[in-house]
Amino acid sequence: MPELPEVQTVVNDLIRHSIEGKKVVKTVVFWSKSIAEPFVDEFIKMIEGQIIKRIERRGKYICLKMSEATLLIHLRMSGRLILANESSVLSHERVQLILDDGQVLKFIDQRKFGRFYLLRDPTAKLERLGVDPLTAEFTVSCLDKLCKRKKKIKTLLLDQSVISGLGNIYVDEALWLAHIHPETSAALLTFQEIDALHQAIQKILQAAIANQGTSLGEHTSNFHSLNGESGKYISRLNVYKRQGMPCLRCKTVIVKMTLGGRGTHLCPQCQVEKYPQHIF
DNA sequence: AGTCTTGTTCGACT
DNA sequence: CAGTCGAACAAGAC
Repeated sequence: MPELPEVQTVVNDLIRHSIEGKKVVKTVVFWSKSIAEPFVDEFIKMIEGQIIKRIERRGKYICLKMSEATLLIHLRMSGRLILANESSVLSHERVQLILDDGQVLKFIDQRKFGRFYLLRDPTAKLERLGVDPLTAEFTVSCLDKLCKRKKKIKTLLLDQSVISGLGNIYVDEALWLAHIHPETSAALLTFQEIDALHQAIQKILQAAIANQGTSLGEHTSNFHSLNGESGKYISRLNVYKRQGMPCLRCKTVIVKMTLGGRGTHLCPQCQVEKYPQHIF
């Protein structure tokens, strides 16, 4: 499922294929729920004729700034973008934007959870996102301030209104690297642990982007970049989907548990939970 | 054939 | 308000 590194990979690919400056000449919507805002007929009317001015990432959103509106795309679980030369319809294809140079930007989404938002002013939507962990704003003291609450650290890191871009894979990886148990209350972390976590988050995200993200399988519903390539970070995963296998630091068997309804992987030896003192 | 899994958002409950 | 829990979304694996 696309998280920050996968979304950044798609954005980098879109820029590399220079779709900036291209005009949307026609739009076809095959699954109307893929268009979250506005209503489909209004969406089609509004987007046709618009020129793609700039492409960037905001949290897990792909953000296409157009002449008179901004198109936000959230890939959710199985969404993919493909740039093709013709408009014949692929399986699970939900939306296609035909550009003035003949290229077709296709939205493929087996699970149908991905969403397009075409907004005259995206500010309100983007303001709801927390700090981006790859910006200069995300300092150790910034993370320290965000941790001043009782929520479990994993739940906090997954909350997009607190930090935007992390998902299940990279949170498990960062907590393992920082030797922190996912159920630790954020407020109980020492400054040293927060510093380690801050470094772990940045290191892992940068390494994942350098490897074009993580693809958990070769099926089309797994992440692929624009040209269909799989992400190569899977070989670098230390805990995610490694339950039953030895910890790469201490050989203890990695376990999988459920936390906040999410599959959570950890090393029970390296990541020890801290309890409030009153329990003892 | 029903149950579980998967990630995110949102509403409900404590 | 803060935190947790479950539903809903959709399809595939088992």
